[in-house]
Amino acid sequence: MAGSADRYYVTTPIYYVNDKPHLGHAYTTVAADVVSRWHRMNGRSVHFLTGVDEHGQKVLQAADKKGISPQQHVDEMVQPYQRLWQALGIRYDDFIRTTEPRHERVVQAVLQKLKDQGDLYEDVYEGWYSTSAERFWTEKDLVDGKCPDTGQPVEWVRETNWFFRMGKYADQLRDWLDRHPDFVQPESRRNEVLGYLKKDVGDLCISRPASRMSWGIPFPWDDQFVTYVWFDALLNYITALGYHPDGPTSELFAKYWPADHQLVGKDILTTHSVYWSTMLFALGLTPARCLYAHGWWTVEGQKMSKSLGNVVDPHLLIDEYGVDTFRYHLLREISFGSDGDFSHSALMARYNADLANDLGNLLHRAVSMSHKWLGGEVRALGETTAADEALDVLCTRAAGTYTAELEALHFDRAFDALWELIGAGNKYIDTQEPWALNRNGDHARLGAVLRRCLEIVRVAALLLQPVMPGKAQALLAQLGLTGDAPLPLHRVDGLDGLTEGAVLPPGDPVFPRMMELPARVQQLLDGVGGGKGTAAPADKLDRKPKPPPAPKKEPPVAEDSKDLISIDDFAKVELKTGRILEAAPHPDADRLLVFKVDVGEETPRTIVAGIASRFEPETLIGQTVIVVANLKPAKLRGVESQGMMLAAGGKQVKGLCTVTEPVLPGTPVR
RNA sequence: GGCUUGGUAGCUCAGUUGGUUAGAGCACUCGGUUCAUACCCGAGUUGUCGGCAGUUCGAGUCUGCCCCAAGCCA
Repeated sequence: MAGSADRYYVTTPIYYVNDKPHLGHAYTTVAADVVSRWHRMNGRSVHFLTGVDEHGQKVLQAADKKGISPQQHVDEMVQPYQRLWQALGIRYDDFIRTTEPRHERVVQAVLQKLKDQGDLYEDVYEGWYSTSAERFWTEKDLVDGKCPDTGQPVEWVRETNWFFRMGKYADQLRDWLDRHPDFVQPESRRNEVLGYLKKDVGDLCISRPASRMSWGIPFPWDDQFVTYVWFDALLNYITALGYHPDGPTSELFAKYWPADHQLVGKDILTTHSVYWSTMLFALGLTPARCLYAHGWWTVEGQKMSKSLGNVVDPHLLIDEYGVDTFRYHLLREISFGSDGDFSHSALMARYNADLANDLGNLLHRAVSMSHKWLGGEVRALGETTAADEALDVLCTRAAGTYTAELEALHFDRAFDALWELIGAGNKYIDTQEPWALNRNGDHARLGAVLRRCLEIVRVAALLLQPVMPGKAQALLAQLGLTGDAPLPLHRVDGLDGLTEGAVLPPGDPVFPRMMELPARVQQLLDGVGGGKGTAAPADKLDRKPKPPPAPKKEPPVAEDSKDLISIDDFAKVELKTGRILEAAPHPDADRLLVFKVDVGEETPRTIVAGIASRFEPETLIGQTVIVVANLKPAKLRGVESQGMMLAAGGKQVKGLCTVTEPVLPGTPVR
């Protein structure tokens, strides 16, 4: 662990309260929970902060839509987060909401301080403002002088705002990164930040006129302005500790800042590495010891998106697999920092292999033999053989590696190390042949062998407590070790922690083998992809159980009517055939081609299509294609596209949609 | 378009400062064991290490170019 040995401060981002919590939120928060439980268990003072970001445009809009105040709205929206953290067993020390007075007050004090020391200045911004989209556009963005998003008129607005002299601190940040190679992790993300800093770092606009966006923290010296959400939100990491720029240093702040780990998704790396760090410099503070950017999850091979309807509800996973299995899988499946894929069949395969077959079964077979031959009692270790000694050595090494990797947030490697020990335990049974010892009546050695197997499970359970608190406790209970609080880790690396003569309570397997996916999950998978096989095959990793379970597939649940469209909806789309007259590469984009297409109108249309990766432009001239004729024109890299061409494939274009018989350009398609 | 990171067994990935027959887990095949949750243990199969060229006694590992994917920036 970086930093002092007896304290540990970890933060998650504060999640935007307007979004529903999903797999990604759960991931970051579980990681923070595991590492903070770990340090707490090792006797360190730990502070684990999470929370929600409650200001900003979208919150205001959503509240208006519901006809309630923004505060009422966020009071409702925060609940799903708190419920999920409850369900996931998240033991945070503090949960901050940016509408709390303890936060708002300090944000205002910070603004005042920065202004007083000359780090804020007023400047005028002029540009095309779209009231409908509530944002500025540049001249280039506009389509026919109107808002490219909404098609509504825009107005020339001249607006005063406050700016933070971020650029002033850029050199200090470059220097910091230089001297702290581990500040941003993984390394590839650090390179990204370095790349960003190679260019000029501009100043940051940190205000919004209250007239146009009122849901924010008012500027202390001018309530015509509210604070830009990012500036407000980032400060939570210190306001929650009781930081105040003028007041006496709070105990928590003195103790815990700088944070040891600030976990962020890779999408908000720049805001944290650049905005946040320079803000801290301006306040005379130092950044966290480590800013760790983790990756994104796809789901069954597809990007998680609301429109695909494949956003995974963590509650489903908790309900169907159990919270501990879910927590374990999140951290086991991909290395922290990389992107990865969430798939139910992978979860099941992982569960069966690691938890049921290796760990759970190791305990169960040792306990069974103990009951069968030794009266269910823990026996003496006896004299140490060479095989025993090798096991001791391995145990020490595994615990050491596990510790180091987990503290570095390399969860997958930590598990690798531990499972080496578990594997060795299973092999130990094989080579020591306890059944033979029993036959030969060598009960002393039999007891010693089984004892060591139980000890291995004890070590594994102790080490896994932060990851799977409930299951770890269940494992320990089967070893006759009980207690509500996590057991301390001292002497974890020794295979001699059990008490001779202790009784092993009888019990069922802690990780029963999963024979098939839960019915609810199977239904979900059958539904997604609409039977077209677009979802990643669910059987990708299925290790077919030898006696195949009767495959009783439930009929698909009734489709949610929202997902179906009426014939009238379809009729809104005007499809026509078009003949490609010209085709050329886009002047300013590798992936785009620019076409002139005759769709039976007086002049051919310009259509931009993202198919350059699949087709040479010349080869398409003369082709008859299907054109969406009533699509709102859009500028793609500066070229206006008056419609779109249909093509097969997703992100990767596979083929162009055409017709089998010659037809005239402009023929309707339906 | 600029920059960054990847492209290694069917799948997911590891491969330290270039050095002997390229690894792990899962999957697959065969064998063993029988305490156990049809599990465990062992053995084995599969790789032009993205492509081409170069440096070197020797390159997955270094250099150049190219192809592909992802990301950051504009």
